[in-house]
Amino acid sequence: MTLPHPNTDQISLPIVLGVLGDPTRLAIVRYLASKQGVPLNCSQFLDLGSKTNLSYHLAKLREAGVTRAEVVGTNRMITLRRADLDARFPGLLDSVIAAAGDDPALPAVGGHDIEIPA
Amino acid sequence: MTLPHPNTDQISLPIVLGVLGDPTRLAIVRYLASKQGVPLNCSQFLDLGSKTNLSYHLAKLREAGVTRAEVVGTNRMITLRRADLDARFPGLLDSVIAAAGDDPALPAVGGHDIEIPA
DNA sequence: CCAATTGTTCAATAACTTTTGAACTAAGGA
DNA sequence: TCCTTAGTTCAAAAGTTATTGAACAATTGG
Repeated sequence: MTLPHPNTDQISLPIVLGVLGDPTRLAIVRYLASKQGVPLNCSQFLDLGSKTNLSYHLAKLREAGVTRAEVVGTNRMITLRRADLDARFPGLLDSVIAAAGDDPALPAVGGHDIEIPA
Repeated sequence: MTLPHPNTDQISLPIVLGVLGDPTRLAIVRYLASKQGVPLNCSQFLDLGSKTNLSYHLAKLREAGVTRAEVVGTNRMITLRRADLDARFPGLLDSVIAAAGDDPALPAVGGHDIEIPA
């Protein structure tokens, strides 16, 4: 059971920008970036909205090609598609993350350290 | 009569990204960038939409802090706020322009039309 | 098997965005 | 003054996106 993701060459600039133009999704991306590639599951973003709402925003990010979601048991392990985005739009993700990094207007994720079964 | 613009420190990352997440506005920004700072008036974008519609999109860009519009007679001379955006979000505008520069899916101004093989 | 956990899907609604035409203002020239 | 040019504003229609709760699946552990 794998989820649909666009190929690198199918990632569209206006769609990526539109998807990142939402404070909740930008906060998700910032938090993923702060975790340096460690995969996170949905529940770790619950500070940013309801479970249903996060499912919606995470699907938008995945369908735009910004994140990758891998099914592991009952979890979806989510990572940023850093290399793919950098190949497609060099420097874009880095500058967005840097700009989001010190933006106090964005919602923040509190630290949840939950162990994911293997 | 001057038009309202946000100060550099009032420019918001999600608003800028949201505004750029529209093919017409991205095409406007790309065309402004290709003109290397030479101010353009509204009518020069008529390939991208009706006069009314361009007025709407250009207002969005101006209110987000992406462009500056200066009133000169009956014209609004429009420029990219390159320095302001670079001060606020280093590298962001450059990477967006570079990515938009070779995107055949974006609408084009002037004779930059896309060739579709038969 | 049963129950808990994780997350999705659906339908409804609320909120926002885009596009349009008609009417308008303001400046400049004949 | 009258006409043209440049662009705005308004209101309506159409389209899109965000948010919610209830119901649903899939997996895992007891």
